[in-house]
Amino acid sequence: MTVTIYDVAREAGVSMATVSRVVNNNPNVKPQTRKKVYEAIERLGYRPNAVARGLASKKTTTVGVVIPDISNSIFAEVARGIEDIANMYHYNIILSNADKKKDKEIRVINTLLEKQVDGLLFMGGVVTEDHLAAFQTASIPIVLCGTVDDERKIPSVNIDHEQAAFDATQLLIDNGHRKIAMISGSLQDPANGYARYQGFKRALDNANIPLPEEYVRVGNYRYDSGIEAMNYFLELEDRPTAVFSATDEMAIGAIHAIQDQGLTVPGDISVMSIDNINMASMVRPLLTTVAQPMYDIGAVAMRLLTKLMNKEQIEQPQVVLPHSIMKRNSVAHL
Amino acid sequence: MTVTIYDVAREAGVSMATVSRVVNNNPNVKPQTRKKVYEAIERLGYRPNAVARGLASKKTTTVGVVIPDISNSIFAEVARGIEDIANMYHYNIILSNADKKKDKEIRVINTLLEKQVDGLLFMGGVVTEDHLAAFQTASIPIVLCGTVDDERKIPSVNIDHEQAAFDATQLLIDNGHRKIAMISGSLQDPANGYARYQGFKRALDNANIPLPEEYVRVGNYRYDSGIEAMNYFLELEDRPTAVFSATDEMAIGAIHAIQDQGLTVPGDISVMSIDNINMASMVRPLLTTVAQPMYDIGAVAMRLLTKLMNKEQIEQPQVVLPHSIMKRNSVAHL
DNA sequence: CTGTTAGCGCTTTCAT
DNA sequence: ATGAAAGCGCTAACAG
Repeated sequence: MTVTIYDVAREAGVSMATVSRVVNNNPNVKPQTRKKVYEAIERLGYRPNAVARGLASKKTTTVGVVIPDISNSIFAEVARGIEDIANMYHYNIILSNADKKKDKEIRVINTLLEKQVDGLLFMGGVVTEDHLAAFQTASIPIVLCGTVDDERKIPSVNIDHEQAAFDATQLLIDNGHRKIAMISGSLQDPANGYARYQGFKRALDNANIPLPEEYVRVGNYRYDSGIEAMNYFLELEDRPTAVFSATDEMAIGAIHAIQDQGLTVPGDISVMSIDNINMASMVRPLLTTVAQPMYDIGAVAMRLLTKLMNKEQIEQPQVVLPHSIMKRNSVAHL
Repeated sequence: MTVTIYDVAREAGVSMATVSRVVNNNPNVKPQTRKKVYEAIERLGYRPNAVARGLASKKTTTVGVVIPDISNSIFAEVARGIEDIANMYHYNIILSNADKKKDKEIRVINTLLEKQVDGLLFMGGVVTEDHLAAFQTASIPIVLCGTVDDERKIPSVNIDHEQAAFDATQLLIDNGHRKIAMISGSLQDPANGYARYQGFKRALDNANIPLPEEYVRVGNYRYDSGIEAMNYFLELEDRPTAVFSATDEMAIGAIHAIQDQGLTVPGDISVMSIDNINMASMVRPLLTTVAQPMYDIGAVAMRLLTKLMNKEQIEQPQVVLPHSIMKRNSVAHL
């Protein structure tokens, strides 16, 4: 039924070893022989069996990528960066979605390991003890992208979330705002949550701006929670003049909440955030935000992983990529 | 280094076969023996090698999913449906992004086949002769989701795009509109392009509404092309009172183009489309659209594939799922 | 209920 | 430059 390397060998009048060599581009084959083999392959419609190959060579040229939420465009963009570099180095990737569930993340990691991937990329999400335990059992290199482990022991690629939040807040301050509220992510989340809140706080402290407790609301990163948080701020007696959101999606929710009250952005309230997702330039007003280089995060992480898989020496396993401010139309000078 | 089934067998004092049986939940093992084996597995930290298993059993319990564009939320949602059902039937999935490039689609299909996936799901995109040729070489079942081949030979899951477009247009007509323009997709694309245009045309013909040539613009499904097309309509002497867009994303572009001219939706111009992506409820006004059951398309396609892989008899290999109209705020009565 | 024994399709020494 | 042969780690008859 299926044609094997053995069939090709017979057809071409050579040994399996020779066929294997030509398939793997081993230079030690006479051009003439190579030609014969190619013809036999063509004639028979031979397709190498990657499973058998993986078993024999103990390499699958495949890296596993765990993506916490495939429907989140941030991760999708990071995945594109990963892919492009993976292709460049002739690795295939297995994208595994974990649906924002921790236990599924662990399951997915184990499945990937069973499949004998040569390396693992873990995207976003919190890295818990259980994650660490799962990583521990792996004998392949692992790189985190968009997140870090508490001990900073695992190679990772990130932006400086704290500084990004600081810069965003500073821009608001520079525009004369002193009543600045924040829609934060979970303070349990080290990267997108805690760090961004810290940066916000530092900028305020730095400028001697007080932060009333009611000026901070914790959301879940999504649109609806942005609306909810903003509605809360809107009802405050001393309403903020600017809002900093930990993510673009919540910021867009906030903008709509403001507009739904008949107010305008940035006329009545300025809004700014971090991420620069595609949607940030598909709203009115265009969202001012700190751009996170998502594609690059993926690309650099994958590149780092190839080096690790190749057992190359790494100078700096914790890479931090620069962020940049996208000044658009959602922030006004006071 | 790595612990194999053989190590476990020795540790537990049984044969490889017995270990294999317990790992595969074969009932023919004495509970006591089973326990011994589990303990040995635990002690040694044994993890089955899926590659070896795949080679020996000629099954990988893995299905390949080719996704044309991972950054498109429609496909992401379909993928979620696929995933959930795959998990339910204990299949793993390999998600492979093809970046909207036909040659990459073909490459990805071949890679998946080399990896010996047990089934293949092909999402979106046009199915060309080259695709068919690649499918031909496969000896595993294949299901299309969100697209069809010209001959309707390959099992597939879809909505009735023509009817969906008809229904959308009809809603505009029912609201008193007679000057209706369309932002179409490529007429080369059988599903999202041609079929939707046909449905639009049929509704108009049906109501004896003329369609001036300048009332149809072809876009590329994305936001910017919606803006572009709308700007064209806006400059027409006889401006349409309603616009039907082949996709939500273009519709949102159209809405913003209208608003950017100081006009309102639906006050000045009504907008309606097909898809019901998340963003459709993250704009102002909320977008009226025909909902495509994306999750279900993925789920049903995967379920169909499991049956095919299981060699079950299929009554109807061409599945058409129902669509429904989401009346929101972007269409006004004239 | 358990063990023995062939492979699965390929890579990889080791010879030649 | 090429071939022979020994596995890679596991499953699947087949025996018993």
